[in-house]
Amino acid sequence: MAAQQSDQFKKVIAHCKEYGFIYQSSEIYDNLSAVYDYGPYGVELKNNIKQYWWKAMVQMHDNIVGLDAAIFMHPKTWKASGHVDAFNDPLIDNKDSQKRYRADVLIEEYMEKIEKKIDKEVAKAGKRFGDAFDEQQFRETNDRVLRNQQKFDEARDRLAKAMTDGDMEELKNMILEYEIACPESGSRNWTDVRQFNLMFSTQLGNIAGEEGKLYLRPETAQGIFVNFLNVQKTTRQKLPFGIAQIGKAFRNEIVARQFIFRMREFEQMEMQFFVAPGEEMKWYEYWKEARMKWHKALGTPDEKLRFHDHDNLAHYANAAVDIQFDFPFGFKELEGIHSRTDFDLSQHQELSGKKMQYFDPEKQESYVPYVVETSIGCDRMFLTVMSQALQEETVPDAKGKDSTRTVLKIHPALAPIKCAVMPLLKNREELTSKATEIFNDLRFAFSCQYDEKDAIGRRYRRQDAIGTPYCITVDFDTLEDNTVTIRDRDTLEQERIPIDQIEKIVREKVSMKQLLKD
RNA sequence: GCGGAUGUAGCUCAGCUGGUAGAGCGCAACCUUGCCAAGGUUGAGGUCGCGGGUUCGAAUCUCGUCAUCCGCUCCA
Repeated sequence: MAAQQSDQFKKVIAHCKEYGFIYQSSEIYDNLSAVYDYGPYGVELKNNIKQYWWKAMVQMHDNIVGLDAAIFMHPKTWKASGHVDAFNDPLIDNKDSQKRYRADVLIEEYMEKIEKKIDKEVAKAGKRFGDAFDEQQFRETNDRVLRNQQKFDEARDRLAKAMTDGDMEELKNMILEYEIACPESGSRNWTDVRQFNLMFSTQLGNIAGEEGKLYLRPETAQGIFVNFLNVQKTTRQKLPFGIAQIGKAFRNEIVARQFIFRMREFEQMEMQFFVAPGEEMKWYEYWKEARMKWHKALGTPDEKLRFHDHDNLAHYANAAVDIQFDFPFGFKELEGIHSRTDFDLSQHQELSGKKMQYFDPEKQESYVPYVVETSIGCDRMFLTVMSQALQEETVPDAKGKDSTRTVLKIHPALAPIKCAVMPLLKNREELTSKATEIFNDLRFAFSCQYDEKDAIGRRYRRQDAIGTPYCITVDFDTLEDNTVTIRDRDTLEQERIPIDQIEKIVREKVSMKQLLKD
Protein backbone atom coordinates (compact mmCIF):
# COMPACT_ATOMS: atom_id res chain seq x y z
CA MET A 1 0.00 0.00 0.00
CA ALA A 2 1.54 3.28 -1.07
CA ALA A 3 1.66 6.03 1.51
CA GLN A 4 -0.28 8.31 -0.77
CA GLN A 5 -3.14 5.83 -1.11
CA SER A 6 -3.23 5.36 2.61
CA ASP A 7 -3.53 9.11 3.01
CA GLN A 8 -6.45 9.18 0.62
CA PHE A 9 -8.18 6.48 2.67
CA LYS A 10 -7.73 8.48 5.87
CA LYS A 11 -9.13 11.53 4.14
CA VAL A 12 -12.17 9.60 2.99
CA ILE A 13 -12.86 8.35 6.52
CA ALA A 14 -12.39 11.80 8.04
CA HIS A 15 -14.54 13.41 5.38
CA CYS A 16 -17.32 10.90 5.94
CA LYS A 17 -17.40 11.78 9.61
CA GLU A 18 -17.01 15.52 9.36
CA TYR A 19 -19.67 16.01 6.75
CA GLY A 20 -22.27 13.66 8.18
CA PHE A 21 -21.95 10.65 5.90
CA ILE A 22 -20.83 7.96 8.34
CA TYR A 23 -20.36 7.82 12.09
CA GLN A 24 -19.05 4.98 14.17
CA SER A 25 -21.75 3.17 16.05
CA SER A 26 -22.33 4.06 19.69
CA GLU A 27 -19.60 6.66 19.71
CA ILE A 28 -20.48 8.02 23.14
CA TYR A 29 -19.80 4.55 24.55
CA ASP A 30 -16.42 4.33 22.80
CA ASN A 31 -17.85 2.78 19.66
CA LEU A 32 -18.99 -0.71 18.86
CA SER A 33 -16.29 -2.43 16.87
CA ALA A 34 -16.83 -2.65 13.12
CA VAL A 35 -20.34 -1.25 13.20
CA TYR A 36 -21.17 2.06 11.54
CA ASP A 37 -24.13 4.42 11.26
CA TYR A 38 -25.01 6.35 8.15
CA GLY A 39 -25.53 10.06 8.77
CA PRO A 40 -27.85 12.52 7.00
CA TYR A 41 -25.91 12.69 3.72
CA GLY A 42 -24.78 9.07 3.97
CA VAL A 43 -28.31 7.76 4.06
CA GLU A 44 -29.25 9.85 1.01
CA LEU A 45 -26.28 8.57 -0.95
CA LYS A 46 -26.84 4.99 0.14
CA ASN A 47 -30.51 5.17 -0.80
CA ASN A 48 -29.57 6.50 -4.22
CA ILE A 49 -27.10 3.64 -4.73
CA LYS A 50 -29.80 1.15 -3.81
CA GLN A 51 -32.25 2.85 -6.10
CA TYR A 52 -29.78 2.73 -9.00
CA TRP A 53 -29.27 -0.98 -8.43
CA TRP A 54 -32.97 -1.74 -7.99
CA LYS A 55 -33.87 0.24 -11.08
CA ALA A 56 -31.23 -1.51 -13.17
CA MET A 57 -31.90 -5.02 -11.88
CA VAL A 58 -35.63 -5.16 -11.17
CA GLN A 59 -37.49 -2.38 -12.88
CA MET A 60 -35.55 -2.54 -16.16
CA HIS A 61 -35.94 -6.32 -16.47
CA ASP A 62 -39.26 -7.99 -17.29
CA ASN A 63 -38.12 -11.24 -15.76
CA ILE A 64 -36.66 -10.06 -12.46
CA VAL A 65 -38.83 -9.39 -9.45
CA GLY A 66 -38.11 -8.11 -5.97
CA LEU A 67 -38.33 -9.64 -2.53
CA ASP A 68 -37.76 -8.55 1.05
CA ALA A 69 -37.31 -11.65 3.17
CA ALA A 70 -36.96 -11.62 6.95
CA ILE A 71 -33.56 -11.61 8.61
CA PHE A 72 -34.59 -14.53 10.83
CA MET A 73 -34.99 -17.84 9.10
CA HIS A 74 -35.66 -21.38 10.20
CA PRO A 75 -32.42 -22.83 11.68
CA LYS A 76 -32.47 -25.68 9.16
CA THR A 77 -31.91 -23.11 6.43
CA TRP A 78 -28.31 -22.70 7.54
CA LYS A 79 -27.78 -26.42 7.84
CA ALA A 80 -28.96 -26.77 4.25
CA SER A 81 -26.91 -23.87 2.94
CA GLY A 82 -23.76 -25.27 4.49
CA HIS A 83 -23.17 -22.24 6.68
CA VAL A 84 -23.39 -24.15 9.94
CA ASP A 85 -20.49 -26.32 8.82
CA ALA A 86 -18.55 -23.99 6.55
CA PHE A 87 -18.74 -21.00 8.84
CA ASN A 88 -17.33 -22.87 11.80
CA ASP A 89 -13.61 -22.47 11.66
CA PRO A 90 -11.44 -24.19 14.27
CA LEU A 91 -8.48 -21.85 14.71
CA ILE A 92 -5.14 -22.31 16.42
CA ASP A 93 -2.29 -19.86 17.06
CA ASN A 94 1.39 -20.55 17.11
CA LYS A 95 2.78 -18.79 20.15
CA ASP A 96 6.22 -18.22 18.66
CA SER A 97 5.39 -16.91 15.20
CA GLN A 98 2.07 -15.50 16.35
CA LYS A 99 0.51 -16.77 13.17
CA ARG A 100 -3.00 -18.09 13.12
CA TYR A 101 -4.04 -21.18 11.24
CA ARG A 102 -7.13 -23.24 10.68
CA ALA A 103 -6.51 -26.41 12.64
CA ASP A 104 -8.24 -28.61 10.07
CA VAL A 105 -6.13 -27.11 7.28
CA LEU A 106 -2.93 -27.87 9.20
CA ILE A 107 -3.98 -31.49 9.53
CA GLU A 108 -4.97 -31.67 5.87
CA GLU A 109 -1.53 -30.37 4.91
CA TYR A 110 0.02 -33.07 7.05
CA MET A 111 -2.08 -35.63 5.24
CA GLU A 112 -0.99 -34.26 1.88
CA LYS A 113 2.62 -34.73 2.89
CA ILE A 114 1.98 -38.40 3.63
CA GLU A 115 0.25 -38.77 0.31
CA LYS A 116 3.25 -37.29 -1.45
CA LYS A 117 5.54 -39.70 0.36
CA ILE A 118 3.49 -42.63 -0.89
CA ASP A 119 3.45 -41.29 -4.44
CA LYS A 120 7.20 -40.88 -4.35
CA GLU A 121 7.63 -44.45 -3.20
CA VAL A 122 5.36 -45.69 -5.96
CA ALA A 123 7.13 -43.62 -8.61
CA LYS A 124 10.49 -44.95 -7.45
CA ALA A 125 9.29 -48.53 -7.61
CA GLY A 126 7.79 -47.91 -11.01
CA LYS A 127 11.18 -46.90 -12.33
CA ARG A 128 12.82 -49.90 -10.76
CA PHE A 129 10.42 -52.53 -12.11
CA GLY A 130 9.83 -50.94 -15.50
CA ASP A 131 7.00 -52.35 -17.61
CA ALA A 132 6.37 -55.22 -15.26
CA PHE A 133 5.27 -52.82 -12.53
CA ASP A 134 1.85 -53.49 -11.05
CA GLU A 135 0.99 -50.36 -9.10
CA GLN A 136 -2.10 -51.83 -7.48
CA GLN A 137 -0.20 -54.78 -6.17
CA PHE A 138 2.68 -52.60 -4.99
CA ARG A 139 0.35 -50.32 -3.05
CA GLU A 140 -1.29 -53.31 -1.40
CA THR A 141 1.89 -55.10 -0.42
CA ASN A 142 4.77 -52.66 0.10
CA ASP A 143 5.49 -52.22 3.78
CA ARG A 144 6.38 -48.57 3.77
CA VAL A 145 3.44 -47.65 1.60
CA LEU A 146 1.07 -49.59 3.78
CA ARG A 147 2.33 -47.97 6.93
CA ASN A 148 1.92 -44.50 5.47
CA GLN A 149 -1.45 -45.35 4.05
CA GLN A 150 -2.55 -46.47 7.48
CA LYS A 151 -1.36 -43.20 9.00
CA PHE A 152 -3.20 -41.29 6.32
CA ASP A 153 -6.45 -43.19 6.79
CA GLU A 154 -6.30 -42.78 10.54
CA ALA A 155 -5.75 -39.02 10.26
CA ARG A 156 -8.56 -38.71 7.73
CA ASP A 157 -11.03 -40.59 9.93
CA ARG A 158 -10.05 -38.77 13.10
CA LEU A 159 -10.29 -35.40 11.37
CA ALA A 160 -13.70 -36.17 9.93
CA LYS A 161 -14.99 -37.32 13.30
CA ALA A 162 -13.54 -34.39 15.19
CA MET A 163 -15.00 -31.94 12.71
CA THR A 164 -18.50 -33.41 12.83
CA ASP A 165 -18.38 -33.64 16.62
CA GLY A 166 -16.90 -30.16 16.93
CA ASP A 167 -14.23 -31.72 19.14
CA MET A 168 -11.62 -28.97 19.50
CA GLU A 169 -9.54 -30.92 22.00
CA GLU A 170 -9.15 -33.83 19.61
CA LEU A 171 -7.92 -31.46 16.88
CA LYS A 172 -5.32 -30.10 19.26
CA ASN A 173 -4.26 -33.63 20.23
CA MET A 174 -3.87 -34.58 16.60
CA ILE A 175 -1.66 -31.58 15.90
CA LEU A 176 0.52 -32.50 18.90
CA GLU A 177 0.61 -36.23 18.13
CA TYR A 178 1.45 -35.75 14.47
CA GLU A 179 4.12 -33.28 15.53
CA ILE A 180 2.82 -30.68 13.16
CA ALA A 181 5.01 -27.59 13.28
CA CYS A 182 4.26 -24.02 12.35
CA PRO A 183 5.29 -23.54 8.68
CA GLU A 184 6.62 -20.12 9.61
CA SER A 185 8.58 -20.65 12.78
CA GLY A 186 8.94 -24.43 12.78
CA SER A 187 7.78 -24.38 16.38
CA ARG A 188 5.25 -26.71 18.00
CA ASN A 189 4.28 -24.23 20.66
CA TRP A 190 0.51 -24.11 20.01
CA THR A 191 -2.43 -22.52 21.77
CA ASP A 192 -5.66 -24.44 22.25
CA VAL A 193 -7.93 -24.85 19.26
CA ARG A 194 -10.86 -22.49 19.46
CA GLN A 195 -14.01 -22.46 17.43
CA PHE A 196 -15.08 -19.32 15.63
CA ASN A 197 -18.60 -19.29 14.35
CA LEU A 198 -19.12 -16.58 11.82
CA MET A 199 -22.87 -16.57 12.36
CA PHE A 200 -24.49 -14.50 15.09
CA SER A 201 -26.99 -16.41 17.10
CA THR A 202 -29.89 -15.50 19.31
CA GLN A 203 -32.85 -17.45 20.53
CA LEU A 204 -36.47 -17.72 19.66
CA GLY A 205 -38.81 -17.39 22.60
CA ASN A 206 -37.42 -16.63 25.99
CA ILE A 207 -36.07 -20.03 26.93
CA ALA A 208 -32.43 -20.39 26.04
CA GLY A 209 -31.37 -23.69 24.58
CA GLU A 210 -30.40 -25.45 21.40
CA GLU A 211 -34.00 -25.92 20.21
CA GLY A 212 -34.72 -22.23 20.06
CA LYS A 213 -31.42 -21.20 18.55
CA LEU A 214 -31.75 -18.74 15.69
CA TYR A 215 -29.10 -17.19 13.49
CA LEU A 216 -28.98 -13.74 12.03
CA ARG A 217 -28.64 -14.43 8.32
CA PRO A 218 -25.05 -14.39 7.07
CA GLU A 219 -26.26 -13.79 3.51
CA THR A 220 -29.54 -12.69 1.98
CA ALA A 221 -29.53 -15.34 -0.75
CA GLN A 222 -31.25 -18.05 1.30
CA GLY A 223 -34.36 -15.92 1.74
CA ILE A 224 -34.65 -15.96 -2.02
CA PHE A 225 -34.05 -19.70 -2.38
CA VAL A 226 -36.66 -20.75 0.16
CA ASN A 227 -39.19 -18.46 -1.54
CA PHE A 228 -38.29 -19.61 -5.02
CA LEU A 229 -41.54 -21.46 -5.70
CA ASN A 230 -43.75 -18.86 -4.00
CA VAL A 231 -42.38 -16.17 -6.25
CA GLN A 232 -42.36 -18.30 -9.37
CA LYS A 233 -45.98 -19.31 -8.93
CA THR A 234 -47.43 -15.99 -7.80
CA THR A 235 -45.75 -14.01 -10.56
CA ARG A 236 -46.14 -16.79 -13.17
CA GLN A 237 -42.49 -16.57 -14.14
CA LYS A 238 -40.88 -18.88 -16.65
CA LEU A 239 -37.24 -19.82 -16.61
CA PRO A 240 -35.00 -17.95 -16.86
CA PHE A 241 -36.04 -15.43 -14.25
CA GLY A 242 -34.51 -13.66 -11.30
CA ILE A 243 -35.35 -12.60 -7.75
CA ALA A 244 -33.62 -9.54 -6.34
CA GLN A 245 -33.26 -8.41 -2.77
CA ILE A 246 -31.57 -5.68 -0.80
CA GLY A 247 -31.07 -6.38 2.87
CA LYS A 248 -28.89 -6.62 5.92
CA ALA A 249 -26.69 -9.60 6.64
CA PHE A 250 -24.49 -10.33 9.65
CA ARG A 251 -21.13 -11.99 10.07
CA ASN A 252 -19.15 -12.26 13.24
CA GLU A 253 -15.84 -11.57 11.54
CA ILE A 254 -12.75 -12.39 13.52
CA VAL A 255 -11.11 -9.31 12.17
CA ALA A 256 -13.43 -6.66 10.86
CA ARG A 257 -11.62 -3.59 9.72
CA GLN A 258 -10.89 -1.16 6.91
CA PHE A 259 -13.75 1.16 7.73
CA ILE A 260 -17.01 0.08 6.12
CA PHE A 261 -15.23 -2.40 3.85
CA ARG A 262 -15.68 -5.25 6.29
CA MET A 263 -18.40 -4.80 8.88
CA ARG A 264 -20.21 -7.18 11.17
CA GLU A 265 -23.56 -5.81 10.02
CA PHE A 266 -23.68 -5.03 6.34
CA GLU A 267 -26.07 -4.67 3.47
CA GLN A 268 -26.15 -6.85 0.39
CA MET A 269 -27.79 -6.27 -2.96
CA GLU A 270 -28.30 -9.73 -4.40
CA MET A 271 -30.01 -11.19 -7.40
CA GLN A 272 -30.45 -14.91 -7.92
CA PHE A 273 -31.10 -15.83 -11.52
CA PHE A 274 -32.77 -19.20 -12.07
CA VAL A 275 -31.93 -21.00 -15.30
CA ALA A 276 -32.31 -24.41 -16.91
CA PRO A 277 -29.44 -26.81 -16.13
CA GLY A 278 -26.79 -26.53 -18.80
CA GLU A 279 -27.51 -22.86 -19.49
CA GLU A 280 -25.76 -21.55 -16.41
CA MET A 281 -22.47 -20.68 -18.06
CA LYS A 282 -24.20 -18.64 -20.74
CA TRP A 283 -25.97 -16.59 -18.10
CA TYR A 284 -22.88 -16.40 -15.94
CA GLU A 285 -21.11 -14.68 -18.82
CA TYR A 286 -24.13 -12.49 -19.46
CA TRP A 287 -24.27 -11.22 -15.88
CA LYS A 288 -20.54 -10.72 -15.71
CA GLU A 289 -20.79 -8.25 -18.55
CA ALA A 290 -24.04 -6.69 -17.38
CA ARG A 291 -22.74 -6.01 -13.92
CA MET A 292 -19.47 -4.56 -15.14
CA LYS A 293 -21.44 -2.24 -17.39
CA TRP A 294 -23.50 -1.07 -14.40
CA HIS A 295 -20.32 -0.04 -12.60
CA LYS A 296 -18.77 1.66 -15.58
CA ALA A 297 -21.91 3.67 -16.34
CA LEU A 298 -21.15 5.73 -13.24
CA GLY A 299 -18.00 6.94 -14.91
CA THR A 300 -15.58 4.69 -13.05
CA PRO A 301 -12.46 4.48 -15.21
CA ASP A 302 -11.64 1.08 -16.74
CA GLU A 303 -8.38 0.73 -14.85
CA LYS A 304 -10.14 1.01 -11.49
CA LEU A 305 -12.24 -2.10 -12.08
CA ARG A 306 -11.25 -5.64 -12.94
CA PHE A 307 -12.48 -9.20 -12.91
CA HIS A 308 -10.78 -11.61 -10.60
CA ASP A 309 -11.43 -15.33 -10.91
CA HIS A 310 -11.69 -17.30 -7.70
CA ASP A 311 -8.84 -19.70 -7.16
CA ASN A 312 -10.71 -22.04 -4.88
CA LEU A 313 -14.44 -22.18 -5.22
CA ALA A 314 -16.88 -22.03 -2.34
CA HIS A 315 -18.79 -25.15 -1.47
CA TYR A 316 -21.79 -24.09 -3.54
CA ALA A 317 -20.23 -22.82 -6.76
CA ASN A 318 -18.93 -24.24 -10.04
CA ALA A 319 -17.70 -20.89 -11.34
CA ALA A 320 -17.09 -17.66 -9.52
CA VAL A 321 -15.64 -14.28 -10.38
CA ASP A 322 -15.24 -11.07 -8.43
CA ILE A 323 -15.53 -7.58 -9.68
CA GLN A 324 -12.73 -5.81 -7.87
CA PHE A 325 -12.34 -2.11 -7.37
CA ASP A 326 -9.09 -0.28 -6.81
CA PHE A 327 -9.83 0.93 -3.29
CA PRO A 328 -7.38 3.30 -1.58
CA PHE A 329 -5.94 0.15 0.04
CA GLY A 330 -5.68 -1.81 -3.20
CA PHE A 331 -7.85 -3.96 -5.47
CA LYS A 332 -10.52 -5.66 -3.36
CA GLU A 333 -13.76 -7.46 -3.98
CA LEU A 334 -16.75 -5.27 -4.55
CA GLU A 335 -19.16 -7.71 -6.14
CA GLY A 336 -19.30 -11.46 -6.70
CA ILE A 337 -20.85 -13.29 -9.60
CA HIS A 338 -21.28 -16.96 -8.84
CA SER A 339 -22.65 -19.92 -10.66
CA ARG A 340 -24.20 -21.68 -7.67
CA THR A 341 -25.41 -24.72 -9.59
CA ASP A 342 -28.47 -26.42 -8.10
CA PHE A 343 -26.69 -26.77 -4.77
CA ASP A 344 -28.92 -24.53 -2.65
CA LEU A 345 -32.28 -25.58 -4.04
CA SER A 346 -31.30 -29.26 -3.92
CA GLN A 347 -30.14 -28.93 -0.35
CA HIS A 348 -33.39 -27.26 0.67
CA GLN A 349 -35.33 -29.92 -1.20
CA GLU A 350 -33.51 -32.61 0.72
CA LEU A 351 -33.73 -31.09 4.19
CA SER A 352 -37.28 -29.80 3.93
CA GLY A 353 -38.66 -32.77 2.03
CA LYS A 354 -40.48 -30.30 -0.24
CA LYS A 355 -39.99 -30.32 -3.98
CA MET A 356 -38.00 -27.30 -5.15
CA GLN A 357 -38.53 -27.95 -8.83
CA TYR A 358 -39.71 -26.09 -11.84
CA PHE A 359 -41.97 -27.65 -14.42
CA ASP A 360 -40.66 -26.78 -17.83
CA PRO A 361 -43.69 -26.61 -20.16
CA GLU A 362 -41.57 -26.88 -23.29
CA LYS A 363 -39.55 -29.90 -22.24
CA GLN A 364 -42.51 -31.33 -20.35
CA GLU A 365 -40.37 -32.21 -17.36
CA SER A 366 -39.57 -31.04 -13.87
CA TYR A 367 -36.12 -30.18 -12.63
CA VAL A 368 -34.23 -28.23 -9.99
CA PRO A 369 -33.07 -25.02 -11.69
CA TYR A 370 -29.48 -23.83 -11.69
CA VAL A 371 -28.69 -20.48 -10.19
CA VAL A 372 -26.42 -17.64 -11.24
CA GLU A 373 -25.97 -15.08 -8.52
CA THR A 374 -24.84 -11.49 -8.54
CA SER A 375 -24.07 -10.20 -5.08
CA ILE A 376 -22.75 -6.74 -4.32
CA GLY A 377 -21.92 -5.20 -0.97
CA CYS A 378 -23.95 -2.02 -0.68
CA ASP A 379 -21.55 -0.52 1.83
CA ARG A 380 -18.61 -1.41 -0.37
CA MET A 381 -20.31 0.31 -3.27
CA PHE A 382 -20.72 3.34 -1.03
CA LEU A 383 -17.00 3.24 -0.28
CA THR A 384 -16.25 2.85 -3.98
CA VAL A 385 -18.26 5.96 -4.78
CA MET A 386 -16.80 7.97 -1.92
CA SER A 387 -13.20 7.02 -2.50
CA GLN A 388 -13.21 8.08 -6.13
CA ALA A 389 -15.39 11.11 -5.56
CA LEU A 390 -13.31 12.80 -2.90
CA GLN A 391 -10.84 15.14 -4.56
CA GLU A 392 -8.78 18.14 -3.68
CA GLU A 393 -8.30 20.74 -6.35
CA THR A 394 -6.36 23.92 -6.60
CA VAL A 395 -8.52 26.78 -7.76
CA PRO A 396 -8.06 30.56 -7.67
CA ASP A 397 -9.72 32.32 -4.74
CA ALA A 398 -11.37 35.73 -4.66
CA LYS A 399 -8.03 37.47 -4.86
CA GLY A 400 -6.80 35.24 -7.67
CA LYS A 401 -4.48 33.27 -5.43
CA ASP A 402 -4.40 29.49 -5.35
CA SER A 403 -6.60 27.82 -2.79
CA THR A 404 -7.57 24.22 -2.11
CA ARG A 405 -11.07 23.08 -2.93
CA THR A 406 -12.39 19.88 -1.39
CA VAL A 407 -15.02 18.48 -3.67
CA LEU A 408 -17.02 15.27 -3.89
CA LYS A 409 -17.43 14.49 -7.54
CA ILE A 410 -20.29 12.07 -7.13
CA HIS A 411 -22.37 11.28 -10.19
CA PRO A 412 -25.33 13.73 -10.09
CA ALA A 413 -27.78 10.83 -10.09
CA LEU A 414 -26.30 9.55 -6.82
CA ALA A 415 -25.61 12.91 -5.13
CA PRO A 416 -27.29 13.23 -1.71
CA ILE A 417 -28.39 16.81 -2.39
CA LYS A 418 -29.21 17.61 -5.98
CA CYS A 419 -29.41 21.34 -5.81
CA ALA A 420 -28.80 24.20 -3.38
CA VAL A 421 -30.61 27.52 -3.55
CA MET A 422 -28.98 30.65 -2.17
CA PRO A 423 -29.47 34.39 -2.20
CA LEU A 424 -26.36 36.34 -3.14
CA LEU A 425 -26.66 38.32 0.09
CA LYS A 426 -28.63 37.53 3.18
CA ASN A 427 -29.38 41.05 4.38
CA ARG A 428 -31.52 41.93 1.36
CA GLU A 429 -35.04 40.79 2.01
CA GLU A 430 -35.95 40.92 -1.69
CA LEU A 431 -33.21 38.36 -2.45
CA THR A 432 -33.88 36.00 0.46
CA SER A 433 -37.63 35.92 -0.09
CA LYS A 434 -37.21 35.20 -3.80
CA ALA A 435 -34.66 32.46 -3.06
CA THR A 436 -36.91 30.94 -0.40
CA GLU A 437 -39.78 30.92 -2.85
CA ILE A 438 -37.71 29.07 -5.46
CA PHE A 439 -36.42 26.64 -2.83
CA ASN A 440 -39.88 25.85 -1.54
CA ASP A 441 -40.96 24.96 -5.04
CA LEU A 442 -37.89 22.89 -5.95
CA ARG A 443 -37.94 20.79 -2.80
CA PHE A 444 -41.00 19.00 -4.13
CA ALA A 445 -38.88 17.71 -7.02
CA PHE A 446 -35.48 16.86 -5.45
CA SER A 447 -33.53 16.84 -2.26
CA CYS A 448 -32.63 20.53 -1.99
CA GLN A 449 -30.94 22.83 0.45
CA TYR A 450 -31.35 26.51 1.21
CA ASP A 451 -28.32 28.40 2.52
CA GLU A 452 -27.86 32.10 3.19
CA LYS A 453 -25.13 32.06 5.81
CA ASP A 454 -21.59 33.30 5.15
CA ALA A 455 -20.07 34.57 1.94
CA ILE A 456 -21.33 33.09 -1.32
CA GLY A 457 -17.96 31.47 -2.07
CA ARG A 458 -17.97 29.63 1.21
CA ARG A 459 -21.46 28.38 0.59
CA TYR A 460 -20.39 27.01 -2.79
CA ARG A 461 -17.51 25.19 -1.13
CA ARG A 462 -19.78 23.75 1.52
CA GLN A 463 -21.97 22.28 -1.21
CA ASP A 464 -18.85 21.00 -3.02
CA ALA A 465 -17.86 19.10 0.11
CA ILE A 466 -21.12 17.15 0.16
CA GLY A 467 -21.19 16.65 -3.59
CA THR A 468 -24.14 18.86 -4.56
CA PRO A 469 -23.91 19.08 -8.36
CA TYR A 470 -25.83 22.33 -8.84
CA CYS A 471 -26.14 25.64 -7.00
CA ILE A 472 -28.83 28.14 -7.87
CA THR A 473 -28.01 31.73 -6.94
CA VAL A 474 -30.56 34.53 -6.75
CA ASP A 475 -28.99 37.92 -7.46
CA PHE A 476 -30.21 41.39 -8.34
CA ASP A 477 -30.75 40.51 -11.98
CA THR A 478 -33.20 37.87 -10.83
CA LEU A 479 -35.49 40.56 -9.53
CA GLU A 480 -35.41 42.26 -12.93
CA ASP A 481 -35.75 39.38 -15.39
CA ASN A 482 -36.64 36.23 -13.44
CA THR A 483 -33.40 34.44 -14.23
CA VAL A 484 -30.94 32.82 -11.84
CA THR A 485 -27.42 31.49 -12.18
CA ILE A 486 -26.82 27.77 -12.04
CA ARG A 487 -23.34 26.76 -11.00
CA ASP A 488 -21.80 23.46 -12.00
CA ARG A 489 -19.89 21.67 -9.25
CA ASP A 490 -17.25 20.22 -11.55
CA THR A 491 -16.59 23.00 -14.04
CA LEU A 492 -17.37 25.87 -11.65
CA GLU A 493 -19.09 27.52 -14.58
CA GLN A 494 -22.24 29.55 -14.16
CA GLU A 495 -25.06 29.86 -16.61
CA ARG A 496 -28.09 32.13 -16.52
CA ILE A 497 -31.36 30.33 -16.81
CA PRO A 498 -35.02 31.35 -16.35
CA ILE A 499 -36.58 30.41 -13.01
CA ASP A 500 -39.30 28.36 -14.65
CA GLN A 501 -36.66 26.20 -16.36
CA ILE A 502 -34.70 25.23 -13.21
CA GLU A 503 -36.66 22.13 -12.38
CA LYS A 504 -36.59 20.77 -15.93
CA ILE A 505 -32.88 21.40 -16.38
CA VAL A 506 -31.81 19.94 -13.06
CA ARG A 507 -34.15 16.98 -13.41
CA GLU A 508 -32.52 16.04 -16.68
CA LYS A 509 -29.04 16.27 -15.24
CA VAL A 510 -29.69 14.21 -12.12
CA SER A 511 -31.82 11.56 -13.79
CA MET A 512 -30.79 7.90 -13.69
CA LYS A 513 -32.00 7.49 -17.23
CA GLN A 514 -28.63 8.37 -18.70
CA LEU A 515 -27.01 5.67 -16.53
CA LEU A 516 -29.42 2.97 -17.60
CA LYS A 517 -29.72 3.65 -21.29
CA ASP A 518 -27.48 1.63 -23.59
C1' G B 1 -8.57 -13.17 18.88
C1' C B 2 -2.68 -12.40 19.06
C1' G B 3 1.56 -8.70 18.63
C1' G B 4 2.91 -3.34 17.93
C1' A B 5 1.33 1.96 18.03
C1' U B 6 -2.36 5.45 19.59
C1' G B 7 -6.71 7.83 22.54
C1' U B 8 -6.62 15.91 25.22
C1' A B 9 -12.71 20.99 22.40
C1' G B 10 -16.74 19.25 16.30
C1' C B 11 -11.63 18.73 13.44
C1' U B 12 -5.97 18.95 13.48
C1' C B 13 -2.87 19.06 17.38
C1' A B 14 0.36 21.53 21.77
C1' G B 15 0.83 20.59 27.03
C1' C B 16 9.04 19.38 28.82
C1' U B 17 11.28 15.76 34.20
C1' G B 18 3.53 14.73 38.17
C1' G B 19 1.19 21.05 40.63
C1' U B 20 -5.70 20.21 38.58
C1' A B 21 -5.99 22.61 30.40
C1' G B 22 -4.48 25.87 25.61
C1' A B 23 -3.83 27.18 19.83
C1' G B 24 -5.58 27.16 14.82
C1' C B 25 -9.69 25.90 12.07
C1' G B 26 -14.82 24.97 12.66
C1' C B 27 -19.60 26.23 15.17
C1' A B 28 -23.58 30.08 17.05
C1' A B 29 -25.41 35.40 17.23
C1' C B 30 -24.91 40.35 15.40
C1' C B 31 -22.53 43.89 12.03
C1' U B 32 -20.25 44.12 7.29
C1' U B 33 -20.07 41.77 2.39
C1' G B 34 -22.42 42.51 -5.62
C1' C B 35 -20.13 35.29 -7.16
C1' C B 36 -15.95 30.75 -5.39
C1' A B 37 -13.42 28.59 2.12
C1' A B 38 -13.39 37.71 3.08
C1' G B 39 -13.31 41.10 7.71
C1' G B 40 -14.98 42.74 12.75
C1' U B 41 -17.41 42.04 17.67
C1' U B 42 -19.38 38.60 21.09
C1' G B 43 -20.20 33.66 22.63
C1' A B 44 -20.88 28.24 23.39
C1' G B 45 -17.90 23.58 23.79
C1' G B 46 -13.25 19.42 27.34
C1' U B 47 -14.65 15.78 34.86
C1' C B 48 -7.83 15.05 29.12
C1' G B 49 -11.49 7.24 26.26
C1' C B 50 -13.33 4.57 30.78
C1' G B 51 -12.21 2.15 35.75
C1' G B 52 -8.80 1.09 39.64
C1' G B 53 -3.75 1.99 41.97
C1' U B 54 0.71 5.03 43.60
C1' U B 55 0.93 10.22 45.51
C1' C B 56 -0.49 15.80 49.67
C1' G B 57 -1.65 16.27 44.38
C1' A B 58 -2.32 12.44 37.95
C1' A B 59 -3.82 14.66 31.20
C1' U B 60 1.33 13.37 32.78
C1' C B 61 3.58 7.31 36.52
C1' U B 62 1.28 2.14 36.92
C1' C B 63 -2.43 -1.86 36.12
C1' G B 64 -6.92 -3.23 33.85
C1' U B 65 -10.59 -2.25 30.21
C1' C B 66 -12.83 -0.21 25.71
C1' A B 67 -11.93 1.71 21.01
C1' U B 68 -8.97 3.11 16.67
C1' C B 69 -4.74 2.29 13.30
C1' C B 70 -0.80 -1.34 11.31
C1' G B 71 0.41 -6.84 10.54
C1' C B 72 -1.63 -12.42 10.81
C1' U B 73 -6.83 -14.93 8.99
C1' C B 74 -11.63 -14.43 6.35
C1' C B 75 -15.02 -12.38 2.98
C1' A B 76 -20.05 -9.07 0.30
